[in-house]
Amino acid sequence: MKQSLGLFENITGVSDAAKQKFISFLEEVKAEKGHKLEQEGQVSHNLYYIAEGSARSYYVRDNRDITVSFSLAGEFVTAMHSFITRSPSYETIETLEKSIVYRISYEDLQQCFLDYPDMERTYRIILEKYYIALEEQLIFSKFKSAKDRYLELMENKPKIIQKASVGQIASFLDMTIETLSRIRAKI
Amino acid sequence: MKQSLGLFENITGVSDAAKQKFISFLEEVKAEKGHKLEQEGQVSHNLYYIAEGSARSYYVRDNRDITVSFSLAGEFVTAMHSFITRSPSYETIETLEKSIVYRISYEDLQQCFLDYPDMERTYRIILEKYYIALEEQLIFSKFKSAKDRYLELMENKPKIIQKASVGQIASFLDMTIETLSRIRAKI
DNA sequence: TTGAGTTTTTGACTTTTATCAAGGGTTTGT
DNA sequence: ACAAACCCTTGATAAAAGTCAAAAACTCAA
Repeated sequence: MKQSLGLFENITGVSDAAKQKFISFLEEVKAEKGHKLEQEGQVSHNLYYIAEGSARSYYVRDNRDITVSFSLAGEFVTAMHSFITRSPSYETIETLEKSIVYRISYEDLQQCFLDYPDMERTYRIILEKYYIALEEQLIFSKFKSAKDRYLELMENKPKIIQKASVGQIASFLDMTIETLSRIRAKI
Repeated sequence: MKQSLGLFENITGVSDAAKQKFISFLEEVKAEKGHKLEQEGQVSHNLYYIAEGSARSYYVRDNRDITVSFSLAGEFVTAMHSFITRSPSYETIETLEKSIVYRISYEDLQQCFLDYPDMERTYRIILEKYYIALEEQLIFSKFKSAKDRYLELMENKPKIIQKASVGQIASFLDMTIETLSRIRAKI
């Protein structure tokens, strides 16, 4: 049920007309575990809202798969660089488990912005929140040891520890699988 | 001269009326080297545009001063977390050299957004660019050695190498002063 | 259920970077 | 010009994390 997805639950300042328009553009995607929402090499055409489940963004470098971010239910995700610049993505986004996501295309989103400035404002405010979250992640990575980075993840996104593999978590935390395994052994 | 600051040079899609309004809010600040634009512990009230010179954002942790970012002429800078959330800043922003910056207050910027949706769109687009730049920085930091991180900085922001001290650069690149010194010795 | 394939853990060793300490330059104020 | 303070470099050593290799544990399909 599109209406019940909870997307606008914590969002104020958007007119009902704008909400309706936005929701009318949404397309539901039911994805099995490991389903690729966006693929490396292709332009990312959609912004996703995760209603249920979780996802992982990663790219491949020197045959190694490196996790850039994990996204949980209630969050938005896309291959930002590609989505914004309309150029091929260097990252792939896949579900970590059976998930329900809603997507809106780039064009439809822009249309919403043209029709409803209040929708553009909301998008802007969400983007600001994502920006400072990213900034915090960068600052955090600067002065924490491998162990502290793992403890922080356990604290903030414990669900990830359950859903993702050691390799996926290790690359996200910027350490080897072995190091992560040893850290876990000591806790 | 406010009109000649080049702020809107590469920006299209903003009406002249919006530009005029924005410019009318700008306040010029001529700062000597080391002048603090924003202070840790206080709410960051302004968004800055660097017309001439450069700046550094940093915070203090365990008595060490850790550089978060360097900003050059033509770029915007603020203590984003504080500016957005209206809570005290954990970072300080200071000029790296004699600089000319223009600032607009949070309130005036919001007023611009209310009056001119095209201005809000432009802000949103700039924010998106800053977001992907930050994302790239995070990805980059994930898989590069200390030496590669330094070479990358030399490539992308050579001016920083001249203007900032070894300590400031080292903390930005997430390594000790000694490691950076040894890297420089070998190039 | 079994066994092939995969993922995770463990061990020995190496590399990278941090830490501590000392020395050499620069800058700055008197 | 001189000394104090600061900044940068260099060296010795230590700690953290990476690499390589093999064993153990788990997964899943025949």
